[in-house]
Amino acid sequence: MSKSEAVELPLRRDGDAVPCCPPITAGELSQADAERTAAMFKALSDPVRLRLFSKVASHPGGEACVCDIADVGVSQPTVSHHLKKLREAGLLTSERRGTWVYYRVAPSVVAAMAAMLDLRAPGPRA
Amino acid sequence: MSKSEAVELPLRRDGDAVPCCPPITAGELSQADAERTAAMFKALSDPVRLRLFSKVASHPGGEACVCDIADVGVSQPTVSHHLKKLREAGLLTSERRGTWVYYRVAPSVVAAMAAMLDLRAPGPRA
DNA sequence: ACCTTGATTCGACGCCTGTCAATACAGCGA
DNA sequence: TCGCTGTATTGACAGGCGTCGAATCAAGGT
Repeated sequence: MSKSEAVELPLRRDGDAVPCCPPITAGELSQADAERTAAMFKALSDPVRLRLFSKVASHPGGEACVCDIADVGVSQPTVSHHLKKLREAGLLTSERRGTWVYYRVAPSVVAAMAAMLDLRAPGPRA
Repeated sequence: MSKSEAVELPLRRDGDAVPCCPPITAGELSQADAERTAAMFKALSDPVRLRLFSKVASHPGGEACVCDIADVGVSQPTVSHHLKKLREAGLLTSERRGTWVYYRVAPSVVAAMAAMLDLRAPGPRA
């Protein structure tokens, strides 16, 4: 490979003066911010990807084998393609364990979206 | 016109057993739910649209004239095209007042996304 | 009436994306 | 070693999307 394999996550850790996802409703976004944020939305803008992401996110243990989530109405290669996109967008991570490959939601992803939507509820915001 | 002009908003009012956007991280999405939710993300998956939306959302008074937000680096027809998409996605509403057209964020949009991301209960997962 | 300015629509172009069948790759078991 | 199952990649196709220039519509001012 040499292609982009997992971009910088659109959010920092937490409690940081993040350069990425300033609240969408609380100020104008810069060009760069808009591109990063849009990329995140884009990854979730396909029904198949959304279902895959949802299945992983809601799977007990926080991770799911491809074989567990592949039933979304499209061919196996297409599933693999979408999972790759989600990986490249920084939303999912994958790990091969023996025969199967397991996916899990990348840390801080949901928190990133929360921050971007200006919902300060989640964090221990002091 | 006769085309689709503003779809059903992806969320209900609030505190409703909504048919649309069940928390993305708390269960698998149905085909229909995934399509609706994906459509909302899709509308925001373009940097230009994101900036336009952001500009409207952050504008004092909650509304903005096209002339105020049109400076996003693309031609004016393209701006209009993107605003139309945001309108059709149910994210923005428009109103002509004299010479200018004013846009504002459709009610409950951000709240819809919040609900969908299952924020509100970050720590206490139980 | 006319012209000027703001905004939308039209038509066309190139790029990007979702999809599949076919193929390749990775582990495991016999 | 061979074959089998699970996953990823390749190559190709149709359709969708973002963009623009030009034309059109809408209000106001002169």
